[in-house]
Amino acid sequence: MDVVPPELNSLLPDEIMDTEAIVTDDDLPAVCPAPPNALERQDTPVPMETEVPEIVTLCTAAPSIPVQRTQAMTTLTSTDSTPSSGSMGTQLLLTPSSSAMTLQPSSPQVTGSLQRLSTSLALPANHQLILNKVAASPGSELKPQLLKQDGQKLVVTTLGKGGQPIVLAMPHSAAKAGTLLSAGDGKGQPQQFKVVTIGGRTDLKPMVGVQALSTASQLMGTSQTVQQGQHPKTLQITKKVPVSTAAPMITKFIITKALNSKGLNSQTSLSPVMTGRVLTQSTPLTPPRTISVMDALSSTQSGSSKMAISPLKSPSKLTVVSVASPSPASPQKSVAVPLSMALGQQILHMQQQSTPASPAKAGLSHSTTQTVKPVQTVTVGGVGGPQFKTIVPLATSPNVQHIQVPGSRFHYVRLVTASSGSPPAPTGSSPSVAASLQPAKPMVVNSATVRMSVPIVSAQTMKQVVPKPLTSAAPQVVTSQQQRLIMPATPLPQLQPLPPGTLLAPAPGSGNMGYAVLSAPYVTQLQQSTIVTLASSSGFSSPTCVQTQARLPLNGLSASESTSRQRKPCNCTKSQCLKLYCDCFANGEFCSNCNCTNCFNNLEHESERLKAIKACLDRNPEAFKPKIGKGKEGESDRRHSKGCNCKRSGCLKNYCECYEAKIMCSSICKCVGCKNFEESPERKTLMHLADAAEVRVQQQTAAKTKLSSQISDLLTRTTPAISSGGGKQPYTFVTKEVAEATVECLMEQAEQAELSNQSQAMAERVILEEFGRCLKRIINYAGKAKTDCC
DNA sequence: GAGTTTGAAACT
DNA sequence: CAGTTTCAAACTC
Repeated sequence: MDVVPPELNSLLPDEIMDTEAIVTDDDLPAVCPAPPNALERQDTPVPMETEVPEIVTLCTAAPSIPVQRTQAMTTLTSTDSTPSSGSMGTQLLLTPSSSAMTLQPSSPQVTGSLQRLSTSLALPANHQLILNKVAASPGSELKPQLLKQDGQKLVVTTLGKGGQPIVLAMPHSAAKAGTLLSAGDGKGQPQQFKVVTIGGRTDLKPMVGVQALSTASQLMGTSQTVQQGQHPKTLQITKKVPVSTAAPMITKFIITKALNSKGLNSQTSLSPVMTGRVLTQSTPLTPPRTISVMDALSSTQSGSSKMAISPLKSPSKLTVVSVASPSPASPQKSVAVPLSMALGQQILHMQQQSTPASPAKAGLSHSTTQTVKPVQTVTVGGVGGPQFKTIVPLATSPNVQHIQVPGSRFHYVRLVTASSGSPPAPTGSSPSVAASLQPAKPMVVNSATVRMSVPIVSAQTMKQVVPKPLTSAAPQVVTSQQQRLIMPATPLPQLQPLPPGTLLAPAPGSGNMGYAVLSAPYVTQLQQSTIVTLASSSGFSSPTCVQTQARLPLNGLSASESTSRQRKPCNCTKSQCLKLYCDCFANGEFCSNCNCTNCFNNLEHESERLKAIKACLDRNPEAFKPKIGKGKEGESDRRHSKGCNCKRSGCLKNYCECYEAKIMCSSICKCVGCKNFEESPERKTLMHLADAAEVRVQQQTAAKTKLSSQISDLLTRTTPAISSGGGKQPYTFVTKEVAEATVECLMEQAEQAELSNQSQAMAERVILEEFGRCLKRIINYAGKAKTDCC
């Protein structure tokens, strides 16, 4: 199974993580394996500055089940060594350090997905609690309805100094959506549940909520809440399993929490570990507390799960990482939900090495009996654009090395010899996962050898990006060619000099963080390569996971909007596409399929491009940040960061950036004669016209599609006559049905012409044209049928 | 498609 | 910081 180290969440620098959805430095990283499909269903628009629920979510998400509370669903899946239908094993390990003790739930009744829960609890001295879900016997039946109502609690044990009991509560929703374990208040939020509370004082408010969304029989969710002292941590784990298309999956993850007895860090890190990998985060002063959760799902369940971990430091910030691993052979992917304003860039997300200065020191350890597939972790995102994290399996070509130097605060990424012929990352048995790993379109790998050693942002400077669910129907590991890898490239003395050929550029908007922008070919390379994460200070190798990237909102557009909307090709002629005049460049993208002349916004002119980027940043450090962001406190709507300066357009034409972004002008705009405000009659009129036009277009499209299909269907049904009649003339194909369909087409054209107030002559013309098209179709089909017959 | 208008970006 | 120029997109014909 794959593991995303908690540190990953904090890798992004502030420049690109300027969002509420970002986890603070000492916040726990989160790994969310998520099937692309699960992300697709993210209908919730993501504001530029994401408002993220203060929860940590580890979940397996079924595509059909919407995630309500979290911005993104993270699917966490793993494979079981003995995956068999009907057998389910869920193991939750809370391991402070060493020993563990077994805890049997007071109530044998568990949700269907969580049939039996045997808990092993480490001795309090060790701060280790193991909640082990024993695999159900083959003959056992799932009983999703076992948990009756809200607040049904399962007292597990007491742990920690306070000796507080660990409560496993099954919320009401668990009976339907899946298994929920909530700690403390069983009447928690319907969709956010606190699952396990370990130790801590009774007066502590549970900061971790676990949400499990799953179907009664197929979905399972496990959440854990770990509280200790005055630094409770909340972990929300939501797991959703695809109902039908899901492949056999067993999810196992181990979360190691570093105890912070000193209170140095109020933030407790929970690191999900899949399939036996244990991620440990601990402070130098205290032994780490490890929480491992192993979920064995029935073989009928598809293996994808999401896991979102939200550091509690900032309630408004959420860290979500997706990890999916349906099967051992299947690649694991997760979708990081875009939090802020990424520009469709991709960021290599390196494992962060904990430092003494960092309150939470994380370590990685293997604790699994299952084969863990190494993966490369790629965080996709960028300043001013969609941000997402992609973790690519390491299984195959080791083109990318994820290097972490012990004692170093930085992470390195080395890209080595990406061969053009290197096969893509192996896909798993799970269709959904495999599909998600498939690039949207074949990507050509740059045959040139690329070597790169890039320092990654230090632990303190990194923040977590909230993954955003994919909205596009086609999940993509690497989306458009416009996307880049942004790699923190803060120069450090101990860093290896970048070899010649290394194409690193400060990501637009990265500012001093020193992000490197990698072009799409790099993404491809990374996708097909592996990242080897060396041990952190603890010496453990980092777990890896596969993630699919999600399209992030672009300039305030929702993911769906940004996904559906193709970037317009630029037409630059004089700027060489190296100035902000060029939309491609301004969005931090390479020109592709553009109409520009003398374009330097490409790999061939990387040096010039880097200079241009630097120049832009010199002029305006926020040049590459999204212009459309969230307004001030209390202003729910998006607004232009700088405001427009329109003089003559009345801010009702696309010249106006506010109007173009479909937002109203704000107080910071310096426009003259602005009509782009809420009560503006002109604006309302325009909006109505635009809406009407859009509706009309949709209707026309739908009507044409329907009629065309009808005609085709009718023509198809006449085929037998063709075969029997031999050399029939085209008119013989004009059956009654065909004639009726043709008439419908003509009538539709007439209606459209009438709706659009076209003149009679024009209406007649379009009708005749349609008639001609219908006849042509009939003739063509007749000819084709004749040929086929012969 | 050519020409004009517009406003952001770049420049001074 | 303000004024001017440059630029490319939006718009009009």
